[in-house]
Amino acid sequence: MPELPEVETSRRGIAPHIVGETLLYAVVRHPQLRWPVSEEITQLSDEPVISLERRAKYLLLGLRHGWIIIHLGMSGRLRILSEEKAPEKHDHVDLVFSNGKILRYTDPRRFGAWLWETDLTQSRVLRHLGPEPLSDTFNAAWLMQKSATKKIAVKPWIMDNKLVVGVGNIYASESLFQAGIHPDRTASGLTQQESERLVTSIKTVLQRSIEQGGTTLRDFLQSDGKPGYFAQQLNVYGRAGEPCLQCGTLIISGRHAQRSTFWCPHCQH
DNA sequence: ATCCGAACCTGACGGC
DNA sequence: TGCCGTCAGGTTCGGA
Repeated sequence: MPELPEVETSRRGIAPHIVGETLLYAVVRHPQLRWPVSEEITQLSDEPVISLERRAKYLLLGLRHGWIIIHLGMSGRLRILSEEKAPEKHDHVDLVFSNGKILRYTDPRRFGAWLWETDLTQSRVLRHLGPEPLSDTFNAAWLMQKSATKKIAVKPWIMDNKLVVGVGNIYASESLFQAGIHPDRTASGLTQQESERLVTSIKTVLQRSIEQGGTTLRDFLQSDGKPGYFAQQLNVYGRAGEPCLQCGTLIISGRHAQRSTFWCPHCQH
């Protein structure tokens, strides 16, 4: 479900309800997610919530002595309940707060994760991540340097977390369209100018999607239950057989690394 | 080192 | 109605 804009949208929606409140306790109904839910989380009680941050597609809930690291996987979702409500089949984790609010985690496919970490720099899942896409350290020079030896197609390459984090399957296709770059292009073959266009496109596509509350394709909802509105601005993703909004040529779909890719054969070279 | 495919899991949908 | 194959917004792991 979630790429970076959807995770950031969730963070912004949830933070005002829980930061500064006290976490009373956690309820873990189904600990078998991607990895077992960390035992420490089950044992937390009366913990002030200091912060709710984001790194890549991970949410980081800051407590006094450590962090709850949350990943939504493919189908995870977080929402705030104002009062107790009977859990349904895929409601695996609740955090209950002093103001009566409940943060409820729902994840049918259970590819998500709830991990405890006292030192984020030691985290197995965070340690090897590349730069944030919206930071200055992700720039054309970095892209060219990292791509120099890479024969991989550019589409799966920009989804590699060691190059840049947060670019998932939707925004990879959208960014390449905006940059006018064909998804099959070899990473090492990008010119300086193309690298600059690609970096700029990734940043603007993600930034615009955050401003729209993310992309709702089937089930993504913001923490208040509203959908994200960026789907209306998708140029290629999910539009195979439909006309390109720029030139009218029919949009093509294919696959890279077992993920579907969409592009315009006329606008992208 | 690099790259690709399989794996984790459930649900929705289309075809027969 | 039911069964089967395919697809789905992510990430890690193992083998070539």
